[in-house]
Amino acid sequence: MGDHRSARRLAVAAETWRQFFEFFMATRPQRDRVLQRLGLRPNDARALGTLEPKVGRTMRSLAEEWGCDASNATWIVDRLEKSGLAERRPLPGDRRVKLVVLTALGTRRRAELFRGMYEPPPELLELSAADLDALQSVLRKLPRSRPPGPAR
Amino acid sequence: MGDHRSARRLAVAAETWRQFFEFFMATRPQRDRVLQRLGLRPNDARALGTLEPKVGRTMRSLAEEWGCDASNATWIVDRLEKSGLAERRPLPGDRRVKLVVLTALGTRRRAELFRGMYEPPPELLELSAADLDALQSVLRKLPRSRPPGPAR
DNA sequence: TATTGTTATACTCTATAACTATA
DNA sequence: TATAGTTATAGAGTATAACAATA
Repeated sequence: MGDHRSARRLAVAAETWRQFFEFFMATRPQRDRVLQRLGLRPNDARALGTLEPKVGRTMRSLAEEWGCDASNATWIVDRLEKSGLAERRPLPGDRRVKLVVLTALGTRRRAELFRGMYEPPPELLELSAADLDALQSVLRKLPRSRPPGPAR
Repeated sequence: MGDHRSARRLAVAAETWRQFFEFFMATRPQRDRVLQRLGLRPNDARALGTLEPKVGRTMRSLAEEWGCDASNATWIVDRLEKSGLAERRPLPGDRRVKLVVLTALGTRRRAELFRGMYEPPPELLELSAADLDALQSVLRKLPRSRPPGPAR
């Protein structure tokens, strides 16, 4: 009995997600241009998104958040240091661990990156005020994730 | 006059887009698992998304669609051929051009990929029927892009 | 002994330049 | 000459294994 409703609900959710997904894909070129303009590789962008200003992060916690190997994190942070966006600092208590923190330049780039990534695509601005409000009201009920990294 | 309404509208759009963006980011791990399960690299996934069953595509048109260099397209299609997902065929009229087409295996993998990528995240299923309908109704008014490629 | 981080190595992905073969 | 595609090469991004230093 609830069977039919359930199947129908699933179908609506599937179709809705497909539209969501495809709209996001359609806006990819806009984001690519932002990265190009800022001279950031996708990787650097993800790193800048993760590193919050003034908050030091251990290599280990970064690797975990990025879902990559620790050796990969070493390479990524090396690049960040070479381009002056972040630096490694010692942790007073434990001489094994290093804290990665944004430089002043990295903090500025991060702000620019967020501004660019959050720039609404023009199609969104063409929606009616009612549609926009409806969209926002539903989205508010969904969970979120901060960093504007590469999202395959 | 329209000034205030305009600024407010822009702010709503920006906030809405931020929520949209962050929800999509939050669902990335789910898509990563799909690729892992199918044994596909992000690259292969994009290629499978582009190649429609039975439709031959020239190397040049693929490079253009992927926004990459022709030599890169060569490498990507080489990989596809090695893993048996696609093959190159001659074009009768012009002996310079090659047509890339999905194999039977590639066609199956492509279908599995789409099924996985379009699998709605669980949070979407937890929305009320009214919210889901509202969401779909607005999304229907936005433009879309087919292929489920990597979307940074 | 266990943990933090790095180095060595190999494979994936990307672009630039030089090249082959058709047209 | 111009176009379709490839090869050679270099650099970006990733993981595995072996390692050094510290706990």
